[in-house]
Amino acid sequence: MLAGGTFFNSRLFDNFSEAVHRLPIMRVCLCRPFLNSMAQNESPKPDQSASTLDEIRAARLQKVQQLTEAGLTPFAYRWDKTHSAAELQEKYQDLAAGAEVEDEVAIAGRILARRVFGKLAFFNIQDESGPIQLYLDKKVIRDSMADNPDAFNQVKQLTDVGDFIGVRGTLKRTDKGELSVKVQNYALLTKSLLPLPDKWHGLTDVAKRYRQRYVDLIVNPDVRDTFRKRALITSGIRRFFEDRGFLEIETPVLQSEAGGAEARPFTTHHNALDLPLYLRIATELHLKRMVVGGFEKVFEIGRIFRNEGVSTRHNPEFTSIEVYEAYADYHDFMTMTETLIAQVTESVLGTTKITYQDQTIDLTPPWRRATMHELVQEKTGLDFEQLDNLATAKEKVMALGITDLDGCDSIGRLLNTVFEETVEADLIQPTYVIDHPVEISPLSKPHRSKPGVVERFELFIAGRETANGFSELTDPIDQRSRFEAQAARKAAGDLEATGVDEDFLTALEYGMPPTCGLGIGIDRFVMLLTDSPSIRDVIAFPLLKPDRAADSDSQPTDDA
RNA sequence: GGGUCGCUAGCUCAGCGGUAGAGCACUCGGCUUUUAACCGAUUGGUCCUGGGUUCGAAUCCCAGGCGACCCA
Repeated sequence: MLAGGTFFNSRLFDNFSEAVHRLPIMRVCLCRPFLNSMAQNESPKPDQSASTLDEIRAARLQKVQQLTEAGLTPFAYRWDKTHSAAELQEKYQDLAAGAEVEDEVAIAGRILARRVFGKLAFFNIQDESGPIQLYLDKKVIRDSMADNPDAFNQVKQLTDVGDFIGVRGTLKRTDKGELSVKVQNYALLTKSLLPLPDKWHGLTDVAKRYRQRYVDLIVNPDVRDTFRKRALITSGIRRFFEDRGFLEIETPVLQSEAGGAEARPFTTHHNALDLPLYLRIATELHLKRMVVGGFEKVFEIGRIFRNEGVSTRHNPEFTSIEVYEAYADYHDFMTMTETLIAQVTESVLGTTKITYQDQTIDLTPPWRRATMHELVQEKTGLDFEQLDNLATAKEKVMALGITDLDGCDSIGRLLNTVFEETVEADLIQPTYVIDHPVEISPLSKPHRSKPGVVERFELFIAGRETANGFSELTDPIDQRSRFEAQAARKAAGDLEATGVDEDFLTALEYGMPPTCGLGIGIDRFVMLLTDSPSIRDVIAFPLLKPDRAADSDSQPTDDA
């Protein structure tokens, strides 16, 4: 139910092909013939230096071949682990520096750093849980791997930073205090062919970080933490609703009429049916059909698509949750929403007082609830309840210095514009803005006592719309006239307006119980809890323009 | 859509009209307590792309690509 504002008019992507096309910087061909030819024909001699990317790859392919010739498997099949790195760090946190224990453990991970001496080596490896050091002593390995007398030299010479290695051994905290697995035997599990970024500076180029997120994840622990938190947030939200008896419904992404919000949709096409289709811009109308059908508590967490601008707060595909409950109204849902957000925040961060971009925000309920009228009057002194003439109202608004009023063909839209221009950005602490003009709320029920407004709330945190809910319009006749007003705007060229959804009107004519709905932008909520300045920081693979225009062969095609 | 800034070795960056540089990584040699290991020796470049100005362009100018930030 993100039926509220659409903020961007610029449209960088005018067709589906451009929008979905993305390609990785490096496409590494690992097909066997190529691999062999690289190893045999282009590999450097042992004493030859290697420095360009191609040379480094060739050197590593040479090592792949050497491993194979030594009877080892450069791309192994499995490894039995007894612990994660973090489990060992926890279990042996009291082991004193210089002390050893005979407990045998097995771990595996990616090599992040190597410090190699003549007969001793220290590796830092990292698994999903974090880092741990390996202590590789030539004597110990020689004794434990008697069937391969060359094992220590091989781990010195044939492994690189980036490789996956599995080891078995005992625990030792070195004299310098670093918990280490004292390796008895090991196996190289996967040979890495490409060098990792600078071990100290890491990967900072944002375009590369987004395009090659896998590298970003390897070298930037904060990024792993962000996506771990994202998963905790979505599962926490899901648990909240499941615990309250809500059913998760999956509604169609492909639709012949994209409704439920004001947004420009992506278009696509079904070949066999020769059918033009839209990608959904909201899940609202189908979930409400489920309520008509008799489900009283439903929700959907899913991806929606809006063919609009890209910015630090907008990605063309993003994740929303929409929730509908029969017999509830928007007062109930404001209470539920603040409970939900406080509970999820507490469970993920351990507190409801958060810091976002140096702002301290207290998410402890209850939150302020104020009407749009009140907030605008508070900020500007303008009392919209006293304004009933559009021309006069426009004059007063222009006196505030807001001059771009082209789209404001009603007092309601004017109020919304003034709100967006003057109030929105300053709503840092969680605030419910309630009772919106009917003109900007085509799916909300009219206010039970105030004319011209609807029973709706928008939640603002850190100056951004974070959630949107309303008592759902259940009167099919009123709904038809709202749709027709939308259709008129669409016919007049408004690309964000939708047409009349006849089937949805039919559903309403069968009767929908009084219902409240809620929509939350998951990405923006994750931004808030992970202190991320850009939506791209919380989307694992954000949409980017391809960085090589010439790759026409990888453009999506529509062949039947 | 407009403005500002950026793009140089695998990574992080310097150079800003006169032979393309550093650190890390890589390769080779040495080293049994390192953790940005250290010591020594090498190697590595379509300076984002295409034009232009110039005796000479990574550097100045124009156009384009990709990105960041701000504005609409």
